[in-house]
Amino acid sequence: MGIAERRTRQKEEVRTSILQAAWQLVMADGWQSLSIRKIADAIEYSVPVIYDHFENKEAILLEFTKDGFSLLAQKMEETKNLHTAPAEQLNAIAFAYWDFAFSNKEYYQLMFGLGMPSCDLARKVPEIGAYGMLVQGVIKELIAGSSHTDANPFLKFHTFWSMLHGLVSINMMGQTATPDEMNKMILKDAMYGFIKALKE
Amino acid sequence: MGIAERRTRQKEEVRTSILQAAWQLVMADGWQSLSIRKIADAIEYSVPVIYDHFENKEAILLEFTKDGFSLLAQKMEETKNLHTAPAEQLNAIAFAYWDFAFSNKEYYQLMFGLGMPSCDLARKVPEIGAYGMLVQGVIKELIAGSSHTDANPFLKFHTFWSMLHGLVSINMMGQTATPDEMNKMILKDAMYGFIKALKE
DNA sequence: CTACCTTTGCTAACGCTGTTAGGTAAAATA
DNA sequence: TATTTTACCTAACAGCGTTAGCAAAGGTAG
Repeated sequence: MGIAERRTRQKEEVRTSILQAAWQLVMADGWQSLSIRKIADAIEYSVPVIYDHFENKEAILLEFTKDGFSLLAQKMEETKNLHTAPAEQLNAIAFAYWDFAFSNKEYYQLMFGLGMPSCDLARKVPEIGAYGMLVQGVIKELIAGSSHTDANPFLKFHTFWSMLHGLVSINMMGQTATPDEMNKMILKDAMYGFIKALKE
Repeated sequence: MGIAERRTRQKEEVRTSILQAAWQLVMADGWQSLSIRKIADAIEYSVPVIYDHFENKEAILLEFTKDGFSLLAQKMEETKNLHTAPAEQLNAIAFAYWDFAFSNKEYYQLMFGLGMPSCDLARKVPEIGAYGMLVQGVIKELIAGSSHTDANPFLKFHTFWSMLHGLVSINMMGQTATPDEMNKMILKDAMYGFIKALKE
């Protein structure tokens, strides 16, 4: 009585083909333009069939999000095992993280909900410049009064901004994951280290 | 012949009312649920009128993005002027940035294209845990071998992750703004400072 | 072999989205 | 007063996620 088995197997095949087709579409046109109808078209089934395998569109995206984090964890693991000293491991992990993000842009954008970049935001929004110049001014002063006056203020500014934006956006998506007080401590900790390194 | 003046004034009024209505809708239901039809309904005009004032929906959002960056720059300026020492200025700016982001969540999400967090991602995607544990393990080792064994590894991990994610996402949206080599230098710089602070 | 039931998959629709073509009526100009 | 410009609307197009309802096929039982 392998009938039931064959049926579940066939069902699994359709499910897989949905995910494959979806991924192909995402790679081709970005996940913002992914639609249920396009997937249905690609797998040569009608639209409602997809809802027999996934509750809704979000469930399909969630599947890829999970895959993304799995892949990231795997890369991190591999990278760690290439070194022995913790300091080297951590450094290598940082670069591997960077590589992962840009080698798997679609994954990364899905994982962290990065939407509508509309490409060149910087040119369309010159107001960014004002904020950037201001902070860089402060950093320049700080460098001037330190022992290593050769530090690049533009570079330091981007580090500064990245830390801040990273903290904020991870906090915004995580929401209830970590309490607010904890995150203020992280901010404090990060700033203490950054400014100390700049001053001395 | 103030007719032309009155007309441009009236046109300006409609434009303003579009932006006001849009902002009200964004504050009420988030900018993801903002629609041209809802705006038209709110200002008591038909839909095509909106296209006489804005090329498309994105142009309306871009307007708010600009406002957001202006407001941010203003806050930064004010904060800076409250202090004299650069180190204190920079520290205050960091906290003001944080405050800005969470006091103006809608602005911040618009400015940095943070879409669809679907609230509790952490619970829906347990795969995040694997990656987190791995990196925390490395950090723990690093702390154990340092002079300040009282450092909080969870806290340090979040700082680490924030720096990385910030770097990546600002780079992804900026795109052509800064060359890739420069950004790798920023990454290197940030990691050097972070790991040094952990080690010693 | 026939009758029944379950599963599978479809068509067609609902209500929403951004965007635009085309027409009408009012206002300004000659 | 006649003409042209402007303001504004209705209605549609093409797309979206999602679902109700039906037809046909597959498997089961008498």
